[in-house]
Amino acid sequence: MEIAGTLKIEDAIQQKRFKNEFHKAQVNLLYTAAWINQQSTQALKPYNISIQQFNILRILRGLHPETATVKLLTERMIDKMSNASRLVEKLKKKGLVKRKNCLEDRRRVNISITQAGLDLLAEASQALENASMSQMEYLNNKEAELLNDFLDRVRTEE
Amino acid sequence: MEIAGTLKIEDAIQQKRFKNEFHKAQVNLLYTAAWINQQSTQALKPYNISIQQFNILRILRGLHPETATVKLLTERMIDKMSNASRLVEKLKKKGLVKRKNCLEDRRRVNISITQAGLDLLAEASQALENASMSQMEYLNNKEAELLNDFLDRVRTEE
DNA sequence: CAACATTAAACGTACAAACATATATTTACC
DNA sequence: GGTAAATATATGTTTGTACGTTTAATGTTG
Repeated sequence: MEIAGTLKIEDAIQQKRFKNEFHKAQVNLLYTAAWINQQSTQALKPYNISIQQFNILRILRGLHPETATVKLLTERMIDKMSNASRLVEKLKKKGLVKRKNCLEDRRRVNISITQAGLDLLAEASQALENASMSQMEYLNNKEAELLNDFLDRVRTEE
Repeated sequence: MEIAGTLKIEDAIQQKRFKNEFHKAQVNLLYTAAWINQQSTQALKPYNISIQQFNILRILRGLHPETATVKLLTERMIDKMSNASRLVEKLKKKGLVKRKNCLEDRRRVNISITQAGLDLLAEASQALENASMSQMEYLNNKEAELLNDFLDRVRTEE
């Protein structure tokens, strides 16, 4: 029997010695990152899509009815890996996106989300929100705003 | 030529429509999580260890000179997967940990970090801090404290 | 104490990611 | 206009992760 509730990072990983709050925040983010990823993966499992596939669908929805290229998807995906091509292939097999060759530049393909993709995305988003967003409600609105600000700043490049 | 600096989450993923701050924070955390993972993986690359291997070493350092079992490692690793056994095997091949059978309970193995492991961990930690902790310094101390508190609460279980 | 359940660790397999390379097309330049 | 450089996408290969199953040892119970 385990008592549920909030685990401070030092208890979660059983390490007390952090140099300072920055160090602790770094570890905490890494830890929470893994946690969030796990939660999200689970939430998406019933829909048979990975977080990355979900992200692609969301990007495509944002553009809809305009189309995206593989390059554009890759740019927006953080995980800058060159697998967007394969992910699109998988989504296409499931009928969630469609792909057609670009006439102006025959190297490109124009990718767009299908109605089935939009439908699945709607459901999957809801599931993700239910699972993960409920966690956010341990914060109040002002705190959520601050968290957004902090995260944005932590990701500062250069 | 790209202008560096802070990217608000809505610009980073080019999506403006969030239901509310909680929804935005959820996406932001997922996004930042991936970002942090990537940064950390890169920072650890010169040392030829993955984040997970790094975590195991850190846990073992925390226990040193006591030993851990695979079960204990698994429990503390968030990624609750049953691969701790294989990770330990890899670390052992590199001479960073050692393993010996437990006499009281022969199912178990007692795992401990070696001096080489401690040395490598010291260097790798430093690299990780330089890379990733420098990011934390876009926050002031009070903000880092708040971030820690928010993250802990977001991870509230149950 | 024999039979069954439980636990600890390791392993098999299937899937996904990371990274480099290949192929096709377009652009740039002498 | 022909050759080289750059770009867009796809693919090959190696490694990592997830998840279930197996093996061995220990606990439990009638």
